[in-house]
Amino acid sequence: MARPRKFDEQQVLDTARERFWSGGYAATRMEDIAEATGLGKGSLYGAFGGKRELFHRVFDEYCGSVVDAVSRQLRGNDADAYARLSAHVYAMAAATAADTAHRGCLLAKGAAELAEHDETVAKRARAAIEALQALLEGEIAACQRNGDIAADADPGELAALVLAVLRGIEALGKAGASEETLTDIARTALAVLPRPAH
Amino acid sequence: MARPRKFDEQQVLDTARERFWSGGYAATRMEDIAEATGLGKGSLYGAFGGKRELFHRVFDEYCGSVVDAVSRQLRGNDADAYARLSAHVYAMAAATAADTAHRGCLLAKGAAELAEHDETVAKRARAAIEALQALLEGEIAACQRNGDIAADADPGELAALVLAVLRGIEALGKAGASEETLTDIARTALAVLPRPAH
DNA sequence: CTAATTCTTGACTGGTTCGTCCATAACGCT
DNA sequence: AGCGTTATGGACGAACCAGTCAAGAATTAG
Repeated sequence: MARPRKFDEQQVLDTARERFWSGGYAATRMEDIAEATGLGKGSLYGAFGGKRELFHRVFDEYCGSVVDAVSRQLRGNDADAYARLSAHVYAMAAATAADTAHRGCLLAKGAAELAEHDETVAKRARAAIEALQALLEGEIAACQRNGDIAADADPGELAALVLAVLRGIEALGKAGASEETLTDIARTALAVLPRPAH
Repeated sequence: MARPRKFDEQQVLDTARERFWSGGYAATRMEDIAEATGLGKGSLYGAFGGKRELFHRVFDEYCGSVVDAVSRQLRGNDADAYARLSAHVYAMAAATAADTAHRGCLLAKGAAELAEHDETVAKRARAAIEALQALLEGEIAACQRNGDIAADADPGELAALVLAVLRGIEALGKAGASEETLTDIARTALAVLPRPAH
């Protein structure tokens, strides 16, 4: 009954994500996003409300997609749990090293820039971190069931440690650490996880 | 022979650091800093050149002070090396948890916002990280000499792991992790470091 | 005291940016 | 086809902000 949109909302969100990710929130102009998407500013504001709301949408979606991706990587039977965990840690090192532009992770970047003054961003970041922790905890418990990690260790504590290492890899990557260093960290972290006594 | 400055340069740098730290680079206005210091904008520009240069001075100084502080914390004889290392890791967890405003570390925040597009910031962050890594490596080597850490482990690799955990604690703190979680991470990280075989 | 030099103050400029507004376009229902 | 409704696009307004400038103030050498 009314004029339909000419643009795909998801595509606009993707483009906006790229801009916010590269430039940060404050340094990205709405007009950049308008030009990059070919939209007029009126459409942009009409569809998303404003810069802050648009960022919230982007950030929300990004956090969700990160958790989803990890969730998919860590899904499977107990027998392969350790292999999946190992692959996940190495993948983080590789992905961080491959990010030669050092833009890092939008979750970390957005939280660093805005969490202090934006409760919405802070909440969303916290939720994502908690979800990641829970996923890792489940994975470590699976490793324990399969005898790949010492059964007497607290899976929650080990998960928190692994999560810290993963976030640390990301942070060091942004500061310019070499691929070798990052891979070393991944290997060492896996190596120090307590194995069951024979 | 000329009119002397009425302000203390160091005090202005301290105030500027607070502002940049709270608000980030882009969101901090030069006029904020001028008002907070009581200076006129002309004096500010006359003394420091411009916003970017002022931030570089602040960032440089901050990185130096972080490395200095860690260096002081880790200085001492081999017998106390493990105790110092342990105290350092716990101190990071406690300090991060105490930072209820979640402003985190200016090194991480500045690098996240600017390293991608500002080579000076990127270089300085990299140098600071490398210095921290070297300090930790020396400390771990001392622990090994004293028999507190397995002698066959690579001190560089363990140092990189510890550094990743420390940066990870900082990142998780910014995302809202509880003090308990952060302390758990510190304890677990220390617990998994390889001890010498008896 | 005068001159030379550097510092201070705050008004001003030029450019930038968020967000709004409006005339117009596109669509479906009747 | 006509109408109501929603999307479009770009011009516009108002605020903001980095950096400049000029007039005056403080200090010391001579």
